Amino acid sequence: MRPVEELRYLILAVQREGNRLLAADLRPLGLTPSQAEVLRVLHDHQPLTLSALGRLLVCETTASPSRLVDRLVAQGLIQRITDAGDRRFVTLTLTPRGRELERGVEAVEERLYATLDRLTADQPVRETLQLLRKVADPFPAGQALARRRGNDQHA
Amino acid sequence: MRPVEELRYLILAVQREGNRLLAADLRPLGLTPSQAEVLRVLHDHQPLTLSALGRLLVCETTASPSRLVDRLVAQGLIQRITDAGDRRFVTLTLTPRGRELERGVEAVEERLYATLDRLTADQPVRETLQLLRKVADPFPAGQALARRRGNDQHA
DNA sequence: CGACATTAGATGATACGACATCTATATGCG
DNA sequence: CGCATATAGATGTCGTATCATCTAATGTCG
Repeated sequence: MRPVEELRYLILAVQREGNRLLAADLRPLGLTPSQAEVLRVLHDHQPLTLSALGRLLVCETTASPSRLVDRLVAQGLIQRITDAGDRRFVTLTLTPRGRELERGVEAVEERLYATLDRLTADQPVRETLQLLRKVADPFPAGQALARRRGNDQHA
Repeated sequence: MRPVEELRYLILAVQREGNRLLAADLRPLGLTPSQAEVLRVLHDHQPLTLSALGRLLVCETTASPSRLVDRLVAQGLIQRITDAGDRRFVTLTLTPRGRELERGVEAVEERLYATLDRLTADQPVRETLQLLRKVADPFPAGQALARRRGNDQHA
């Protein structure tokens, strides 16, 4: 198996298993990993329109994450208001309960990162980040991440 | 953003964009990336039972990939025969058309790997593989990959 | 032999993720 | 104003992924 082939499958494997761990820890909160990402991004960048949110999400490359937001609105975690000036736009903000759950998400992620720290101890993390940035940068999902790297409140 | 957090999102980003590229190239063949993985694994390891196939797939951690195989059977690419000795088992093999499409998959993957080679030129691939193996190894998807690393026909 | 656990696989349900298409609103330009 | 165009978002469809549950075949041990 040649190196880039193994790289491809390792990335798939790590993504899948990480997602499974995260999903299991989020289940008590009634959230999925994608929903949790929305809450985190809104917490750091609200208010956002739907497409502005989309440009900051890694989990969803498509134009606008309507249905992902739908479920969070249905759960009372996000407020969606049609913009008065331009009725095509929608403004998204966290509700009090949304802010509350967002703190729960931070705690869950903390546990995931502790696990990841343990698994990558004594491993070349810096070099790996450098390679993955190079691969991701030309693509929308990489750009979304770059935007979040750029101006996240809590460094 | 702390290193392991960026690592998590970079892995997600690279997986998603890689999958999109692959899906686009596979569309003319009428295959999805997961279906393509099944054809490749069967080509290298057939005949396999459903659960033995599942143990070699990275794309599907769950017990048995029944429905993934269903669609390939429906397309006439896989033959599924109930084992005569133990009627609980099914034996999977590629049909002639399945073998044909598998060669198409190899060609498509070749292009993806060329792109990946280009994007990772002058990057620390060896170190990255080492880190990702360390992270993936304890989990089912990592084990599946390890099994394929172990005894793939064409190294 | 016969209840019972074990195993392989199938199936139901939910939420993505991607693409294509549709609707509603706003803009530009005659 | 009046119509073409552009833009934001919603919606239909398909194929995963994951979990939970179900069925059928086999093994086991009294």
